[in-house]
Amino acid sequence: MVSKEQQVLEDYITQNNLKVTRQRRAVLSAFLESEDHVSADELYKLVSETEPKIGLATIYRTLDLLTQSGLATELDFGDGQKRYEHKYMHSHHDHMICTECGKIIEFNHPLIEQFQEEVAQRNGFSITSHKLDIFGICSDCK
Amino acid sequence: MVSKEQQVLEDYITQNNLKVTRQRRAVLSAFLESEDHVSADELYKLVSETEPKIGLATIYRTLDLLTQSGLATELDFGDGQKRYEHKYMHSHHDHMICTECGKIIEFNHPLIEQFQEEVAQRNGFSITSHKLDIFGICSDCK
DNA sequence: GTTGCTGCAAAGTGTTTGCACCCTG
DNA sequence: CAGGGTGCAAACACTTTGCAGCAAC
Repeated sequence: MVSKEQQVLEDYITQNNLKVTRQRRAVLSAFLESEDHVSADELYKLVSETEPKIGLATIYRTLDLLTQSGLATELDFGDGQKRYEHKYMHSHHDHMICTECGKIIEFNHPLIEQFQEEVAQRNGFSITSHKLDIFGICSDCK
Repeated sequence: MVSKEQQVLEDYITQNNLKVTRQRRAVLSAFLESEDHVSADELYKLVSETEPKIGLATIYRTLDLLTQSGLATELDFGDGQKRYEHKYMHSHHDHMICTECGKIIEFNHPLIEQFQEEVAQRNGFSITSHKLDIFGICSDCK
């Protein structure tokens, strides 16, 4: 059985004269099964379970590939490491990060988006992307 | 002449049994004269003009001091280095970053803030801080 | 069989830390 | 003159790169 995501990745690979390898499949499948917002290191540990000889460098290289093919998005919550989010079939949203337990709540508020567009226009600015991170304490940690 | 900011820093230093040094004054004054959103390295180059023997480590240590004393805020635009913003007498705002020329426009939209609070409450989340960065192309770069 | 991919180790980046000497209070 | 501060170099954490052998097409 071939997932849609696997198809997306292999299409991207084929179109760019790259190669489908065991390692790339392993990274993709671990990525899809992982909690969202994995770090390279977390993913490395996951993939190592099925692919013990894999190197961290391959994880980074494959994460770049996933990002380029549109399956992942790079995130940076300012904690010194990049995190990667499932992008395919996952619509835009922002993040609320609990500074106690690290939990991440995703949300989207159309009016916030709309007012951003308004502010941008007022400044003659064309938005290509944005990120809104809210830091605080979640209900479990109060 | 002693600026308000210098007073704030020296008060903080005194209250914590630390010491006022030539280097700390130099870093503060370069920080105040710098463009907002300086990186440690940029500040290092600036301070080096008047204090040629200063080390990068002192810049970092002093930037921590400025942050703790409430004169600076740490920022991270996800480009791999921290930036520091003038905080004293500078009210909350968000950033619009031109990905062509690097220009940063600051803005504030009360309704965006208000809707953030609303979303947070709906999720039982208490906000301690937030950051909204909008990336795009500014009017000069179109 | 060509060309891209992998694992490994080394190099890079931005930041932090240990230490002997120096200076402020 | 005690205790914190400094410059320097080494250590750090995360990420990227060079390379020789390997595997996909």
